Parts: sequence; structure tokens; C-alpha cells
Amino acid sequence: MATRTDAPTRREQILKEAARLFAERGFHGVGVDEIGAAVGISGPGLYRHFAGKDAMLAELLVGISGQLLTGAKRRLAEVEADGGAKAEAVLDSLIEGHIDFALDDRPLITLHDRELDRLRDSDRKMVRQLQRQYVELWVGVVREVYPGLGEPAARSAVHSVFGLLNSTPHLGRGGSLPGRGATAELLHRMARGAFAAAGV
Amino acid sequence: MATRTDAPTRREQILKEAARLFAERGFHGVGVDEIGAAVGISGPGLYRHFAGKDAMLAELLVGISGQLLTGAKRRLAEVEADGGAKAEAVLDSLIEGHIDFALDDRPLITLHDRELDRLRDSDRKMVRQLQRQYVELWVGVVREVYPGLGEPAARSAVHSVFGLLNSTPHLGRGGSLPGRGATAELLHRMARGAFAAAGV
DNA sequence: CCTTCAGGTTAACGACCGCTAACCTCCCTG
DNA sequence: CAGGGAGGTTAGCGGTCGTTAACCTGAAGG
Repeated sequence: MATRTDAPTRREQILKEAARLFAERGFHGVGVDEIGAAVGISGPGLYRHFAGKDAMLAELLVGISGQLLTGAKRRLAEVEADGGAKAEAVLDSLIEGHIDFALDDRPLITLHDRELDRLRDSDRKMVRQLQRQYVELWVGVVREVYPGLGEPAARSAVHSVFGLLNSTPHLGRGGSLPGRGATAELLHRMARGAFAAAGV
Repeated sequence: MATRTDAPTRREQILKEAARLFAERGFHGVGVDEIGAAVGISGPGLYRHFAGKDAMLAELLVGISGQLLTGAKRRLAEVEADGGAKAEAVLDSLIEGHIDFALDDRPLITLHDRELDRLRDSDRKMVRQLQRQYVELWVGVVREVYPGLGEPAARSAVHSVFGLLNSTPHLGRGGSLPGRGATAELLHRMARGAFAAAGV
């Protein structure tokens, strides 16, 4: 993984702040002036970087979905290349990846299942397709680990575990929670426990 | 439980439709004219029943939080009166109650953790207090069942299980899911499995 | 039968919001 | 050193939205 060290571009600054604001107050609850102010420029200046407010949301949501899917595919390939295609190991890797994302990009996780309907039709279709592929990838792995699970039940289980993992924004943002590592480990155990209980 | 058989009042109609619309498109994404149209009257007619759009959201959120807390307290008392104070039975009852709510009032479950910040300060404080009491009630019961869990971990676990149970809106609204009973049972098993995995 | 009032209606106001227009100012480059 | 584009600025337009005002109507009550 090529870790970024260079300064973020203005576009990236804007996207980051927009994500935070959208997550806090909802897409319709944030004005372009506020987004501009958050990066030190004023409202209409944003239009030098984005076609409009909708375009920012679209880029955020497509980006998230794509990143999740790409990461999952990479993890699947990595583990399978790494000796035996142990389904359990793949599932653990998927869970770990999703937790990393949920812990590091809470605003995005929040947006991802909240503002989808504010997108233009074509963008929404694209995001939905990426999300569906991501879910189906999980469903396949889960059914490999728990062959007793039917496909509908597996899909429900996957959605529910996403709900569990995506609860990070509700986990006291302050210093009250037991540190990132412990939280990640707790979430991982709970996800595995939930799947195990689902798998008869 | 006194089951309602009389027709819903206009106020109740309005609240129900408003909840659905707010859940679908977000508080700021819905106009008063749409809410009015959904119950067959036109925009400003709503002001005969509510002080304003904010008041509808406030009544919805306070109502949800209060209902959840009241139901949980009742279940706690019921099980404890019913012979031995078996903590496992209380936890099962809490889970069952939450699932019933999440399955029967999906729009409310959605609103409940999404539009809280759109409330006036006083209303938000009240909702937060009710929510906190609900969480703490769960935390107490969970720690009784799993004494190995520290308080912060138990609280995190409870929030995560809420995320799991509240995933019902994502569980294909169409006929693709395996029926209400099976879904409720699956969610229940997964919640118990998640807690068990959390409890060392 | 007259009054009253709950529960509607339409018109319109003021505020806000997304976006465009017009303009300015560096900095890079031929 | 001219000039041109990238990236800002402010002013303002058009539309939408929450809310109020003024008016209407049908049914209940004395």
C-alpha cells in the first residue's frame, strides 16, 4: 500500500470537510457557504472544483463504495494466493478491512447508508451496484464458512453484521472508549460471534 | 396490552406519514406540503395540529425513545416478577422487544439515530436522556449475564448490537426476505451470539 | 335558528439556498 | 514582459420553503 505523504489537494480537503458536515447535519442541512468556510474559501469558490453540491456527494459515495469493494477483492485474492483458500481467513480479513474503514472514516460510513437517495439516478445506480457486489462477495465467503446458511439468510446476516460494524459513530467519540485496538478487536469478535450464531 | 381498534386520529395519521417521509428523504428533504398531501390536506393545514415542522419531529423522537424505555422497564419488571430473576431471560426479552420495534416501525428506527441533531436543544436533551437510560438498562442486564465484561466494553457491545438489530431497514423490504418470524429469530440468535462473543 | 369552533382553504411574505455572472489577482510560461 | 489560466472574490437572481393571515364551511349545542 502506497501511503500518502504529500499534502492533500484542495479537492480532497473539500471532500473531507463536506463528508464531515453532511454526516453531522445531513445533505440538505448543509449550505455550500458552510462547506466553503470549512476549507477557508467562500461558497461559490467551490464551483472551481466541483460542478455542484450534488457532485460532491456523488464523488463521496461512489468513492466509498468503490474503495470498499476494491479492498475486499484485494483481500480475497491475497488470502487465496497465500497458501490454502481458507474461507475463515478470508472472512477474518474482510471483517478487519471493514472495521478499519468504519473506525477511520466514520463520516463516510455514516453517509454511505444515509444519503444515497439524494443522488442523481445514474450515480445512485452505480453506487447501488458497487454496494451489491460488495455484499455478494461477503455472502459468498460467509456461505463457504457456514454451509448450512441459505442464501437469503446469509444476505440478511451480512447486512446485520454491517449494521453492527457500522455502529462505530455511536461508540462515544470521546476518550471514553477503550482505545482503537481494543474496540477493533471487540467488534471483530462480535461479528464472528454473530455469524456463528446465524450459521445454525 | 390494550390493542387499539378505533380509527387513528388525524394527528396520528400525520405523525405516521411524517415519520415515513422523514426516514425516506431526511428531515430537511421533506416539505410541509408533501406531509400534508400524504394525509389528504394541504401544507398549512398541518398547523391546526402541530406548532411547526420541528414539533412533529420532536414528538416522533421523544415518543420513540420513551416507548423503547418504557417497554424495556416493563419487560424487566415482568420477568423479575415471574419467579427467579434470571438475567438471561431478561436479556432475551429485551432483545425480543427491540426486534419487534425494529421490524414494525422501521421508519421510526431510522429516524431515531439519524435526525436527532435537528431538534431544539431542550427536546434533544430529553431524547438523549431517554436513550441513555435505555442503554444503561441494557448494559446492566448484559453485565449480569456476562460478568467478565467491563462497563465500557459492555456499553460498546450494546451499541453495536443496536446497530445489528436496527439494520432491519436494509433487509430487503420486498418479499425477498424469509418472513417476519424467521427474520426475528435470526436477528435474535445473532444478537445473542454477538454478546456471547463479546463476553470473553 | 343562530352561534361557535374545529379544521380546512388559498395567497403571500420573508428568509434562505444553490448557482451564475462579472470581476480581480497571482503565478507560470513562451 | 506579455498574457492566460487557475482559483479566488462579491453581488445578485430565481426558486423553494416554513410560516402567517385572512377567509370559508359544516356540524354540534343551546
